Amino acid sequence: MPAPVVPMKAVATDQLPPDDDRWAFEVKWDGMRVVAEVRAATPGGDEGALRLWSASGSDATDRFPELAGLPGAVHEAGSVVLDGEVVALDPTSGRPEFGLLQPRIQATTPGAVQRAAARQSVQYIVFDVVSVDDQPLLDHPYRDRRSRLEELLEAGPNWRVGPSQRGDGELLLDAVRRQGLEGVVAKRIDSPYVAGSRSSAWRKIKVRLHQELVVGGWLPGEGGRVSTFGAVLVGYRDPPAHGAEPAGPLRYAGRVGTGFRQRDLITTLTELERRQRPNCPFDPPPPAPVARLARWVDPTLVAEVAHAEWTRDGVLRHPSFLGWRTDKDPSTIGRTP
DNA sequence: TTCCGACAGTGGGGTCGCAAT
DNA sequence: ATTGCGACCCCACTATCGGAA
Repeated sequence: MPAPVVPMKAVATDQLPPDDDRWAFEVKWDGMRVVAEVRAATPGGDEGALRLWSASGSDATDRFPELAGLPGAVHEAGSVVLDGEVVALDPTSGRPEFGLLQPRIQATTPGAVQRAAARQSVQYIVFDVVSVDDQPLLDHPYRDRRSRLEELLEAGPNWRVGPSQRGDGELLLDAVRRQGLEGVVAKRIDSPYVAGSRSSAWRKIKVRLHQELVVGGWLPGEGGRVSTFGAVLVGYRDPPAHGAEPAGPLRYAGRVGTGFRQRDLITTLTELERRQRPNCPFDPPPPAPVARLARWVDPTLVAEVAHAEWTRDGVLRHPSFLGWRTDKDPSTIGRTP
């Protein structure tokens, strides 16, 4: 059975739209996009029905047993199609953390889902309704779909309608930044739901961190990049154990393979080859699968890298190359955030 | 003409599950 | 028992092309 709708997506941008009344602002939740097809429960005893879909159209119903009560929370409609994000909240910080959701997404057996669900429950943050009683609402403006959504879905222990505010995007972005959330999504309040499309009527503004890092090695490229390189291996200096020595051990911080333009690839390869050395400069060395393929270089090149956050394993998430910092002393590059 | 949206193709971290070792 | 690998999730970014503005 196919998914009832392919989710609409937002274009990425680094600037908020003008803060006028034509835009609504929502938190960008760091989780898994899920479309819910719900047949409402009735007082007469019909318990309703629920089917969940991933953004790529695969059936995810069995992965999130805590949403089984959703049909009982839909009122004034016999059936609805909802759009939202499933998130896993870190119990200590209260923030959504994608890593906590992963075991659930990856599980393929009922037993694995059960074990993952026992350790970590999920929340479904609903932000749109695209169909009611088999009548598509795609052509209705965002504003109308939202008010419809708020009428028909009652919050439950594991689901709720995500907040949306008219205007004041700057305020929301500040709050999101302070709380360590992923970003903000701006939506034109008069825009239709264009299924499957990445429309500029929806814009995501993600919080990106900047970090200077030292290059200690690189990996060969594939496909169109076999003749240059795939990624550079980056790291930072830990503070020295004692005293004021400038450079402690070089800690591995991940691979950076995107953000390079064609001409960067060629000039960078030259710089890497010039710094070639036989042994690994990282202490400890990167994980085996990386180290096995790596070519090592003297750690003297400093890159500026954008990323979303540091993972639990101390490496960069969603890293991208911004440029070279020839003005920086590589022995002073530490981890900033 | 310029710009936008869709695709393809490269790259990232992480987890699960199965096959090979 | 360990390791390697692909399949999925999330994604960033560059380059290209055709059609809309």
